[in-house]
Amino acid sequence: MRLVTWNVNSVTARLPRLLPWLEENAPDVVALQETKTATFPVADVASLGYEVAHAGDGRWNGVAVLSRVGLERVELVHEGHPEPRLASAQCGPLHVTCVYVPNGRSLDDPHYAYKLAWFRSLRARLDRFDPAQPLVIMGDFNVALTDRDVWDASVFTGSTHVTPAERSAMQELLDWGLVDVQARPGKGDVPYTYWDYRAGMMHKNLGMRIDYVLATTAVPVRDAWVDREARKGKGPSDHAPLVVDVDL
DNA sequence: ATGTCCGTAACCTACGGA
Repeated sequence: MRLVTWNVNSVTARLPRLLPWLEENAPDVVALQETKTATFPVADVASLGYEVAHAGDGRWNGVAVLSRVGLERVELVHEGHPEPRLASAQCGPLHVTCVYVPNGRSLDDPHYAYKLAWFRSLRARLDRFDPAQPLVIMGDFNVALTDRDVWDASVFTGSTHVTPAERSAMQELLDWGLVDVQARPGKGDVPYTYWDYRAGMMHKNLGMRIDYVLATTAVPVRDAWVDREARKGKGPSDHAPLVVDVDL
C-alpha cells in the first residue's frame, strides 16, 4: 500500500499538478491539507479510482482522505473544534487520520493557544483507538520536532513551530504509540517537506520539516521519501508530498 | 528569510492567512 500526505495549498489551484501526480505515483491512500474549498473536485479524482472524504467549508483550511482501497467509518468532525482540520476513515486494513494542525501565528496570538488545545484534543482522541492496530495520522502538523527540522534554528527564536510546548504536544502523540516515519535523506541531507514561496527559499533549500506520517508499530514501513520534484516547476504547492510505502 | 501565492469581496485592487 502506498500512502501520501500533501498540503496542496488549494486543491482547486493545484488540480493541474495533483491529478498527473496521482496518475504517476498511484498512491492507495491520499491525505490532503489546505484544500481551501467547500466543494472538493470529487469527479476528477473519482476518474482515477478514488473515493473521497472531505471536510471543507470555504476559504481556509480543509482536509481530505482519498482512498482506492475502501473508505469506511468516515469522520469529518473533530470534537470541540469546528474548523475543518481533521478527516479520518478506515481504508482497507489501515485506519487513516488526516490533520491540518493550526499554524499558531505567533506566541502572543490566541491562535497559538488554540494550536496547543487542538493538539491536546487530538491526543485525547487517540484514546478511542488501539496502538496495536494498523493506524496512521498524517498531515501538516506545523511543528518542527527538532532543530534539524528547520534550516536555521536561531532564526526561529521566539517563533512558533519550534517551542518546547509545541514539540512536547507532538511528542505526546508519539508516546501513545506512534512512530515518526523517516523519509530517505533529501538534498543536502536535510529532511524538509516545506519551503516558503518567498525569498527563493526553495532554490536555497531553506525549508522545514512540518509534514509527518505517524504510524503505529503494526504498520510495516517499507520505504519513505519526499517528492521534491513536486515542489518545483510551474504552479507548485509550497509543500512537497511525503510518500510512504507499507506492507499491508 | 519576509523576494509569493491562495481565495474572497468587491470590483480590475486590497486583504488576511500562511
